[in-house]
Amino acid sequence: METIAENGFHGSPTSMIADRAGISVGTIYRYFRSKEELIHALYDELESRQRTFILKGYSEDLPFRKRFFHLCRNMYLYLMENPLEFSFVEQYSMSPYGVANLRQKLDSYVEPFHALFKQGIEDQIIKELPLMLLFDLTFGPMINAIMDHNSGLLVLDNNLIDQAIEAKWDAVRR
Amino acid sequence: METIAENGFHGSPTSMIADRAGISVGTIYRYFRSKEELIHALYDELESRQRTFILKGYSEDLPFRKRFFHLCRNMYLYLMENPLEFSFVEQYSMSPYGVANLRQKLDSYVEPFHALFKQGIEDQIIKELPLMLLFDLTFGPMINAIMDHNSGLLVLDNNLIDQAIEAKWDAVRR
DNA sequence: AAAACCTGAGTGAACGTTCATTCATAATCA
DNA sequence: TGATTATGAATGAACGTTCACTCAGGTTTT
Repeated sequence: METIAENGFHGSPTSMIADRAGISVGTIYRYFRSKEELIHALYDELESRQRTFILKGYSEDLPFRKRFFHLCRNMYLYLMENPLEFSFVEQYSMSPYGVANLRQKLDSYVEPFHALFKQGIEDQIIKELPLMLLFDLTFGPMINAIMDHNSGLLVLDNNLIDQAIEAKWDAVRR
Repeated sequence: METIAENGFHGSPTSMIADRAGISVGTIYRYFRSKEELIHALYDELESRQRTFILKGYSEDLPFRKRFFHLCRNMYLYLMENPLEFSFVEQYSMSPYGVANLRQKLDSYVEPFHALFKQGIEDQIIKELPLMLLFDLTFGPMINAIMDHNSGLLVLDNNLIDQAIEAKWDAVRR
């Protein structure tokens, strides 16, 4: 993950990955059929970790707005504390590797948001828009903001994160 | 552009690029010092085209909200009508190529938005947030929505585009 | 208990392929 | 005819993958 996050898929020869992991190239091929399979496996692993973290302390019983804030905040925290994971996952989902896996996205870490928005529309709290668009309104700014943060174009502190979530809330709420 | 948009940087050997362009490999090196230089030059060219298109029919004299909608709508139209350009530019800005060029972004096609937001904050129409965050709130959803559209996960018609812009407007306005 | 044997993870040099780049040659232009 | 431009086979570096080999640990045999 570190190698790929820093150098990209094609700046990360298996030899470099093996070096960084303190093993030899051959060993990779004892555990993975190919470099591609290694990358997919890594992604699945990271996505699962991410999902677990985001749901920490989350309950469907909380008031609606609180739930939205909770999920968003956890997501910000996780992605900001794990910039290498963020970088890897971003690269993955933009690459040919990830595009094939695209639909998985829906059934994975976005899923809690899925349920939330669906109920929100029924309760007339959330704008009546396609779920996909609601995701885009939520995750789009988040991803961009964290990228800006990681490249030093923006300093995200807790206060600013809350303001960002507030703005996203204004975007999706009725 | 077509080759790279469809196959990615590393799925696009110079031989393939030359074939598609109807020239021979060697000719590339008469006009560009390296493949990398070719890619940078292509990006600069596309960004310039994009900027020109977005400013079509735009005037600083229009009412504030109209200006925001105008820029956003033009951007949606342009990116949706030129999916290959979109794909190329997205790949570029996520890659090591683009990350070096990052700061250029600020001085280029985002610039009209820059002026708009700055004035909007002064006039107390727009939330008092860092400009970068306002960009993220605007472009983040746009980019994601168009990606979803291009991969068939969302159908963006004129009506939905307007609703999306409306939502973004809710996010940035006071 | 000692000796012989087996197992399979780990290794890294070697292989075949792919790619960006070069350059001697050919074609075209002015 | 001389200058400019185009060509694509040749080159060498880099890469993913393979595989013959090693050896620590466990199992069986004596």
